[in-house]
Amino acid sequence: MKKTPKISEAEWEVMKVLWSKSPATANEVVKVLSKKTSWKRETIRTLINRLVQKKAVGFEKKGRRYHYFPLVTEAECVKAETKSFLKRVHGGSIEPMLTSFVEEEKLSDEKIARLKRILDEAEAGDEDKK
Amino acid sequence: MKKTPKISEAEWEVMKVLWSKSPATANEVVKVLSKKTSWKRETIRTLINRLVQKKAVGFEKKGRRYHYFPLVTEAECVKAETKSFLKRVHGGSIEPMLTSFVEEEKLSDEKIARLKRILDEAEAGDEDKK
DNA sequence: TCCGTACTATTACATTCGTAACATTACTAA
DNA sequence: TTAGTAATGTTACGAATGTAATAGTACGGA
Repeated sequence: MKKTPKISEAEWEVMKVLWSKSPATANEVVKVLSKKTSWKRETIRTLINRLVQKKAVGFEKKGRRYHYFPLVTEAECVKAETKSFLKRVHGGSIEPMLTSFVEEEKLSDEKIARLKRILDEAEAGDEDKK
Repeated sequence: MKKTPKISEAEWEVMKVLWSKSPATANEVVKVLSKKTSWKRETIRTLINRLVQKKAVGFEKKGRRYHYFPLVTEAECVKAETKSFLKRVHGGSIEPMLTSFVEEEKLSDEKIARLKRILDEAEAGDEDKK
């Protein structure tokens, strides 16, 4: 897997928009993000440009507009970030994190059920391999 | 709970050393980190100083040396980081992260069992409150 | 008592990030 | 065709970060 470029906190917001809908024009991104943040048009445009430089986002010129789209998948980025995060904060182990998360945010029962199902499947997968 | 100062990636390494053993002199920290990283003495000292400025680390003058110790607990910082991480990467939801983690790293059965136990307890806690 | 050495303190500097202003180009409507 | 507007491009600038060099200071040994 190619390594994903390092995406900063603010840039993630832009990526999230593009992952949820792409291609999108700069304006569309601006519109979405203006709802969540107080960033100026220009700020958002800067972020988009940086992502283009980093090759995290590609574009296509459509007439005079640019249509942007992600060049890296969300899954890739999540994976990379998760890994680096866990390494940094927990020495690579997921348990303390789950613990701390569980402690902090009260999880609803359904959520817990879903998490368990995820784990069940992982277990099943292991069985398979064995 | 007081909010923890923002600790950068490199600074985390220093904090981890202090969490595992404190108080410690600058030199002790340097010694430990020299094994893991290729940072120069001075670099590490800079990091320590920044942590002191940020009030993440305190110190006590012991004669000629300074003895440093954490002013924030590991748990606090982990919590804060986990929160900001999840917000950033997953829009605040833990599920995709757990999924991606489970997919990437093959978890051992015991690990899965332990994670499930964590979830069971969370559930029990909820029951309590209800 | 004076020097070297070990510490501590001050300063540096290129990048990245967050945040944006200003400039320019090209379409649209009058 | 011309001016206004919308879109893109260029430049800015301070704070934080990673990475360190250099300068100052005090202690312990000659």
